[in-house]
Amino acid sequence: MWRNELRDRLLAMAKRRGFIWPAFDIYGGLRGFYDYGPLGSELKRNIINLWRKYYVLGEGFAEIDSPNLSPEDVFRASGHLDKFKDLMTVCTSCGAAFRADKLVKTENADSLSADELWEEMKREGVKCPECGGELTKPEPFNLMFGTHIGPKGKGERAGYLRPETAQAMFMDFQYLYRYFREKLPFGAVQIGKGFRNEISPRQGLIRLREFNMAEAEIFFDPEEKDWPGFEKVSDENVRLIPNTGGELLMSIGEAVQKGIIRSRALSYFLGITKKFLLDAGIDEGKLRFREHLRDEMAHYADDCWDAEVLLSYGWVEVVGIADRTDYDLSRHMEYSGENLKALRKYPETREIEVTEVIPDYGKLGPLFKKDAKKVAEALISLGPDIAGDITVSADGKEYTVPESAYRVEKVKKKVSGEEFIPHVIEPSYGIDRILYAVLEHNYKEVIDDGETYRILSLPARIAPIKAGVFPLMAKEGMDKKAMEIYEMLRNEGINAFYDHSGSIGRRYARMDEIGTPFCITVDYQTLEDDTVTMRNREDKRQERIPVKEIAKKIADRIDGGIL
RNA sequence: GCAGGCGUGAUCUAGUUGGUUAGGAUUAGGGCCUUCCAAGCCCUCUGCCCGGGUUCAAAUCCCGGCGCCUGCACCA
Repeated sequence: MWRNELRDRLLAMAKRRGFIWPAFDIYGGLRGFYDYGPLGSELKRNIINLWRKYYVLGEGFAEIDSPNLSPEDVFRASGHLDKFKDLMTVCTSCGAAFRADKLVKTENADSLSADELWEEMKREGVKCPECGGELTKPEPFNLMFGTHIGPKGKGERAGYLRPETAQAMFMDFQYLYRYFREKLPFGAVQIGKGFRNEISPRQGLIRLREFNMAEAEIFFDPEEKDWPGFEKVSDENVRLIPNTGGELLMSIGEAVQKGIIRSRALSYFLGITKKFLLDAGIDEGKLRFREHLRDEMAHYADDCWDAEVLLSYGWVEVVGIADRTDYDLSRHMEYSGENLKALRKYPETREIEVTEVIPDYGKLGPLFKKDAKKVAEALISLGPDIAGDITVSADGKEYTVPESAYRVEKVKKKVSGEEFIPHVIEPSYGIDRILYAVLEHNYKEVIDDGETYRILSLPARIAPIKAGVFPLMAKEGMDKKAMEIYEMLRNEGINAFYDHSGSIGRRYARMDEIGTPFCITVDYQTLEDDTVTMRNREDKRQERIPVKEIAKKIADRIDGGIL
């Protein structure tokens, strides 16, 4: 386990070198908000691009980009307005705060309103568990940041900063469904900011009030149990902690076969997640997948596995892979009145016979006037097993429909498929947490000659700077030559860094500290034969290569993932 | 939100029975030197978290705020 001093030194380095800075620092800072400095921004971008490589290029999912701020309706439908909050009660004598629903004995206490809960607390005589003092009436604390959209007054609407990027992908379902030419499964992704008004953010990048997330929503037919591409990951070994207890090490395929992971679709994204995290530089020995306990699940989830990484803070969730079933689409259908269903097409259009009740509106109209429509609907809802004069009730009133006002008939219909609400699997990645974990898992200190030497062993593909370019000494044209190479690399799209100050060893050390995988040095021989040395961060070995080949060599190693 | 600990340049730190221009090291920038892994020499920049109070005088004592760490709670 990490000592905190080591973490402190990593964070000091991250601040000093421009990875992470406290936001609003000159005004004293604010908990839960950080700036990414130049290296941090680049690192974040590289991690996100790696994620895109998996989800957009790899899976063929479609990326969308939607507003951070949403009108209230969205969260009424999503459930965040009601559920993404806690009723807090505070002790009047010792000041301790509690979730009020955890203090009462009633079943389903979390579904009670503040008033109901307050009544229940009084009835049970609940006192402060800490000191026995009196508790205040529970007050809701919603974790969403609220604001007003539009000018105060008539045009004003309540709005909230989104606590997750997911909702837009549900709201855009119809567009996406058409974009994918009405074929399931398909996936949509969004990379962006989420906002949560955490009561007490701690632990640096681990709990932020404004954070970066990358989410995918994969829509699929719940009857399609199989998952395309499942074989790609079925041999991946993973450490699993199912909610039935215990810890298991087995392949994805085996876990599905034994029913430990309930769906192939869900398990597929466990496998993809593992591959992505390892590519990003997460240590496999510090990675596990843990299934949520039933009472731990978010309000929208049916099953959920978290990817957790071991950090100096303990095991921390970095990815949540949830089966949201049809919760979101159903809710948005209910609240918006729109049809968010997909069609399960039959191989060919079928002609089926159905027995239907067919009201005779020509008779019903004169009989029931304004109520005719309601009566007809009530009649149809009785189903085809009716005969004779029928009494139906609508809106509390009874109507007698004579036999002559309807008929029951077999009719032929063409049916091309059946409608259903797709289910959704959601892998949700916390980019900031992943970025921090990558730093911790790759930060090393070596004591060399009594001096602490720091190396950040970032995978080459996510390292913010790919190559340092130095003249051995800044004279006799070596500096000029190095500068030329530096510019050449940048023109090739390789983020490089030129440095001629101090000794060559110091410059290597500076690059090692920020995770630069390669260093190019121009020496006297370069002036003769146009070759340079290329040094590898991990083993400090050098090879001599022609200037012409530098860019290609570096590019190859980044894409090939040598490091 | 509560409790405890902490807060001196970018980093580490000296300095608190209140008492001159807050000292050092590292880093960073400039220069000299230097033929590949934090060498050396010279010069230079950056600081008492913020606000209020006590006092002739506050980095030092008191109060509040902010931030960091730990625990509880919360969140995922």
